[in-house]
Amino acid sequence: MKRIAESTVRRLSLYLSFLEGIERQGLKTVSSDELARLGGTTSAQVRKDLSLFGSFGKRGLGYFVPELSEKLREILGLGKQWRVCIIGAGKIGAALARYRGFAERGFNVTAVYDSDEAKIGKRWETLTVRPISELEKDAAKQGFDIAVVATPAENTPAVVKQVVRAGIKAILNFAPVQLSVPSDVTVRNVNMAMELEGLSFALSNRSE
Amino acid sequence: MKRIAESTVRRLSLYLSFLEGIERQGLKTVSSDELARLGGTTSAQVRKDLSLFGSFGKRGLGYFVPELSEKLREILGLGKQWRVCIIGAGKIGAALARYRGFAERGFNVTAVYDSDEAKIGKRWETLTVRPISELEKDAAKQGFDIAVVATPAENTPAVVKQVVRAGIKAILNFAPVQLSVPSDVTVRNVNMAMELEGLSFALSNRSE
DNA sequence: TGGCGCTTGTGAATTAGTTCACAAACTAAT
DNA sequence: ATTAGTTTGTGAACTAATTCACAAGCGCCA
Ligand SMILES: NC(=O)c1ccc[n+]([C@@H]2O[C@H](COP(=O)([O-])OP(=O)(O)OC[C@H]3O[C@@H](n4cnc5c(N)ncnc54)[C@H](O)[C@@H]3O)[C@@H](O)[C@H]2O)c1
Ligand SMILES: NC(=O)c1ccc[n+]([C@@H]2O[C@H](COP(=O)([O-])OP(=O)(O)OC[C@H]3O[C@@H](n4cnc5c(N)ncnc54)[C@H](O)[C@@H]3O)[C@@H](O)[C@H]2O)c1
Repeated sequence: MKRIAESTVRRLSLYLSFLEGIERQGLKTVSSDELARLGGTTSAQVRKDLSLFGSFGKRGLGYFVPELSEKLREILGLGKQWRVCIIGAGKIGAALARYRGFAERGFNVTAVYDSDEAKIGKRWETLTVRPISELEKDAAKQGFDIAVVATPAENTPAVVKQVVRAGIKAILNFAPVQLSVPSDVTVRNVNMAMELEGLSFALSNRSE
Repeated sequence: MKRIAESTVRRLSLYLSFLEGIERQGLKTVSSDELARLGGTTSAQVRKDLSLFGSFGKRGLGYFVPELSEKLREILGLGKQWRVCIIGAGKIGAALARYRGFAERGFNVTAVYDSDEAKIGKRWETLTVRPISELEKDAAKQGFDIAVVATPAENTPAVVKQVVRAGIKAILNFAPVQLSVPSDVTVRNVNMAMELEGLSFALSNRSE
């Protein structure tokens, strides 16, 4: 299959969230034009994105909402349940671990790790904070699909080494550092400082 | 000035963070090649990005680290202090309000708002949670440059209307909804579910 | 001063991503 | 059955972003 751009995958995610809203409204079909309007793009873009994976629409009608939702979930790999561990039981880690929205989409937080003796052993709803030193052993036993890394920037490269050694192939990183990982490991960064700087840039350069 | 792509601005942010690390190491100059290596891009990309704003380097030598840092801070609008308010005193709002990293870069959280009576009036370190109904009045008095929106998805469109009415021109949105705002308001979205779906896609489509 | 080694800045070339535009396929109405 | 009205799927055209490639500038040293 040909390479799919990250921007395409982001839009597919977006379309799926729109479809879920449309389904709740009880509509049976939707046109590429309507999805484009919701997503701030063009109908040609929507059709191109979908056509990378097949022909899901009916000419003259549009797309059947439940059918297209299902296809998108399949494409995005959301059919299955993913096992997620959170590394770093701090402020961000706590917010993420307690967030209901992830499990709804099949991302199940099944463990939380920290290096701080004061935090290890603490109960977080159904989870207990575990020592990071056990990560590799636990991963071998129960297997994690995704690691969410929410540790201080300076410790994060070392943490990520452990994550990689534990055989985890996908990382969502919240620390403001650039990670270097083997090519079979996928990283996505959430860098809020960078987003704020983008806003700062926009505010500083308006109307020029 | 010509339009600058968002991807360029993201890279400028990244370069700046590298420069700060390099400065701490005590190095005086850096080449585009070194910055490219750190950022996982090419030296031509680095030079193109910078050349959009001027000629900051010295041939044969590279860039003077403190000088380039300063230039980047200027370009990104980081010379000044920005006033930031957080809307939604929930899990994410709490993590953000207590995060030290923002003030270090000139983003000062000066107020937190919520609609929940139980939360209004609570003290958060130096801040007191204020009723969202006061947002417009407060904004007129003290002025906010940036609003961080961390409210439940269903309430977020209404919240954003209030933010826009309060005259705030930049929004960092954590709710998984697409916002519609006037064209003079800049929005950046942080959508963690979408990032996880990107990882899910990568895990599901490896080696094809 | 001249030559060498290095690195920038930037047009040109290339590659990637988006939009156009239209034939083909479908529905509904008569 | 025919026609009018939609909307898809997709090459072709276009636009944006990245990479190439090299002249020109600079430091250093003999
Ligand atoms: N809090 C925010 O709003 C916010 C915003 C943007 C970015 N971030 C980034 O997210 C990361 C976490 O931020 P935070 O505010 O939650 O910090 P925090 O200090 O509240 O939490 C960090 C946690 O990581 C743990 N830790 C440290 N080293 C570890 C190791 N080697 N192995 C396992 N655990 C370890 C600490 O014990 C602590 O519990 C940081 O990199 C920060 O820059 C946070
Ligand atoms: N917690 C997470 O890790 C996480 C992760 C990804 C996305 N999000 C998103 O971030 C947003 C906030 O999530 P959270 O977990 O912090 O939720 P939360 O329920 O902990 O907090 C939301 C807060 O917003 C307040 N609120 C509701 N309506 C409001 C209004 N009209 N005006 C002002 N305040 C209002 C609530 O009183 C509450 O305090 C949600 O949209 C959620 O989907 C959260």
